[in-house]
Amino acid sequence: MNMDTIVSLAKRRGFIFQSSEIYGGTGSCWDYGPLGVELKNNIKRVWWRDNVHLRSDMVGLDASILMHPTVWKASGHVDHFTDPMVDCRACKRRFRADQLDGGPWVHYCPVKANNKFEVPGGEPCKHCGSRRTLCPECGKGELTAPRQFNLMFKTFMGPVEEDASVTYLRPETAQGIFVNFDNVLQAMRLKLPFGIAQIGKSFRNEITPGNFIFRTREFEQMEIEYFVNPRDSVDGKPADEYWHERWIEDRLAWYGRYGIRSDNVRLREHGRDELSHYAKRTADIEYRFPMGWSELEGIANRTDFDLKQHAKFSGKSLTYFDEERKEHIIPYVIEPSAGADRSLLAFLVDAYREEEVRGEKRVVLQLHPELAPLKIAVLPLLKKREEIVKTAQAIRGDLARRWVTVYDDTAAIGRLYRRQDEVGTPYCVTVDVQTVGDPDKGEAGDRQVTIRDRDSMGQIRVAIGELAAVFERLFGGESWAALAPRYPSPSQKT
RNA sequence: GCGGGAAUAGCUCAGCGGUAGAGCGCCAGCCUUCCAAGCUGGGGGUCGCGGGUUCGAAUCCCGUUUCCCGCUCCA
Repeated sequence: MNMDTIVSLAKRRGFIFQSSEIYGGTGSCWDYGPLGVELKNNIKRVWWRDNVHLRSDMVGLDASILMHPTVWKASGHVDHFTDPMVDCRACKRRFRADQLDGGPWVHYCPVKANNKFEVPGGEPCKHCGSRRTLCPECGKGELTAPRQFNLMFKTFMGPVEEDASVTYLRPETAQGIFVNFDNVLQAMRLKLPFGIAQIGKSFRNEITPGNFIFRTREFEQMEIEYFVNPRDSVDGKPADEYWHERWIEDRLAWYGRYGIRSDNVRLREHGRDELSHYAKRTADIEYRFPMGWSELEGIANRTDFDLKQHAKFSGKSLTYFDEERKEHIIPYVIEPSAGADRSLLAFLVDAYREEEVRGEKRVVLQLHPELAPLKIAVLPLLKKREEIVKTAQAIRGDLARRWVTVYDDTAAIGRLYRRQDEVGTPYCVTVDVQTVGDPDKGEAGDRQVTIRDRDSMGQIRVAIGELAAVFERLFGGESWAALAPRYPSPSQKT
């Protein structure tokens, strides 16, 4: 299983195209094709449903991408969201300038001949007293001057490029939530703990984008800011720590619910040294991508950092009145921040299977039915029989009001099934001669059709009038294995 | 940004100085009563782009862009 297989399938079947491909492509940008946009919308929809609609303590928000520039001063992005890089001229290794002095370094001591050794981080050499000036890895090369660049896209508000109108494309959706904290609190009369969810585009000038849609400069986030009263305690724990645990469990379970195999996800706790400036604790949900374990979602305890910062910079009070204690407090916030594009990639990779069926390779995307871009394909067994085609198209029109349903008659039935398998369509409906009857033989149709299951390739016979009810059950969560035995299987000729 | 690899049809790739190819896919027709069947026909590429060498360049040289793998990253 490698990424190229997925990239190729994604392009060939209309999931993901490279941006501006006819101009040679543009670095790190990707476009979602007809099936890709369905899949992505489905992911966002179930995320929203599960995290907003099904909970009584969550509300939604859609903030603008362009915000007041001071937002990014307050959030720390202008000052901290930079990676000053230096390169070793000898060994070509690259380092972050701000992390150079902390680590141990290789030293060729001029006092002790032939003595190459490692000096602990931040300390001078015991023998000659010199400090590190060369590359810490090879000890030989000079380092280039640090190149300071901010990871935010700078842009200009208004038609004239004046300094006063400089702002940024947001590097995270979170700040849109923090600056609206008080608006939402007032408008919705909320009580802690409660959360605000948002899905939207963010932009980062990544130094090295890559790995298909994994790291791109324009990407979509699905973020939650869950506000808690740090003075409360739940189950003997401070509320922020309790809710942090809860969100970690919930979010991990969410990926499993939509089909990600448990072997392919894991939790990774951040070490103290890698915590962001605002975080008290962070845990990542990682997925085993073709290129290795990588982050799918980060769940951070951001404490009261953001609300405090925005209160300070805006001069507005961003507090919550604790009725019991009769005091104003600044809530702590738990942030489950997921990548929509990364989730999509994980769902795609995880669903991809190659099977052998009758000596032939079958490629099948075993996407969860709720995520599958197409839900049902209606196929005529014979496209020469007008009655079959008419019936199939009528069924498609009927089912399409409720599920994304397509009709295809451009190949033999076997090929049509495989096409649908390759894009993960959970069910196919096939109309045959029995359905409509054979006037030449004076036979009347039985008005039944075949439903074929993607994963098992099993088939059942169902009356046309009963189709919607059967699909209601299948898409409502009833398994094929439970439902199929209650229906006859079609009489097949081989 | 540095090092390494690559760029030819929708996809996978062959061709490596002498008129652009294959398999698969796609489209049309015939055939076909349930799992990538068969037959016939068809569309589709100024060989990433720009220069150079040459009688002649997909092929050799230089530059450039994009992609992939590392360094880095954290949705």
